[in-house]
Amino acid sequence: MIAPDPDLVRALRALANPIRLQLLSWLREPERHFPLEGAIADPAEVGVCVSHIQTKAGLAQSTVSAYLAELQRAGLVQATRVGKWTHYKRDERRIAQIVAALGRTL
Amino acid sequence: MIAPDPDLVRALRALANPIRLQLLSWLREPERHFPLEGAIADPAEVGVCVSHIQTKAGLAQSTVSAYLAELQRAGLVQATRVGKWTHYKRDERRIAQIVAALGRTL
DNA sequence: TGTTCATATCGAGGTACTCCGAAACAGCGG
DNA sequence: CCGCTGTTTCGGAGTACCTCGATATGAACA
Repeated sequence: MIAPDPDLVRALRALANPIRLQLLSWLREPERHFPLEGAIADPAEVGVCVSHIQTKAGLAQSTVSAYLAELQRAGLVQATRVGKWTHYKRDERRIAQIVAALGRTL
Repeated sequence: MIAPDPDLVRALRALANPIRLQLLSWLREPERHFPLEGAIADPAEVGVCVSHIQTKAGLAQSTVSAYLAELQRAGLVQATRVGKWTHYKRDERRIAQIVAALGRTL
């Protein structure tokens, strides 16, 4: 009768949106999906800054920021501030954990 | 720029609810979670009838019925009518496909 | 045919999600 | 310190989700 892992449910809620899923997918290969030229820091190191993601997603900047914050709360991405730019990158370890937990629960 | 698989998103939306996730988890081992005595048919064959699931979930009958219908629309379970009882069972093939698609997209 | 039981569907109240623009916050450069 | 730029947070309008009770359907059985 024990309820399913709340962290898993939170992650699934974050994933249950085509745009958030897309963002996570783009972040798998940042150099493939975002302009290298504009990068203020190594994408593999810190990730991609919000403006690039926003441009590619085509949604309002506030919306993209909120989506990224939700992905972060769900533990799927990590944020790093470099100067005035916030960079988001996937947390591969947590993502793998979540997929494993899904396999266990599901 | 291609959008993520809509079927995957629909499945994730269905999974992004603790109760629906729980139902799916219970259905993994029906004989472990539901009374054998009341079973009108082999759980491994057709699954578990709505009344048993409803009793265990403790929600209104209409709610459980709607949740099961949503899981079915998402392709996660199959329904079989036996007399006046509708039995639901996991669609293991589709579930495996969805997990694979998630691994590919994510 | 009428009744009864299992399930599905409908309608509704409350809550959460989606997305926006406006405003607040935070790092810079002058 | 001021303004500029990137980002976050806030307030709101529309939509979807959660959950229920009431009602409708469908299958069995007297």
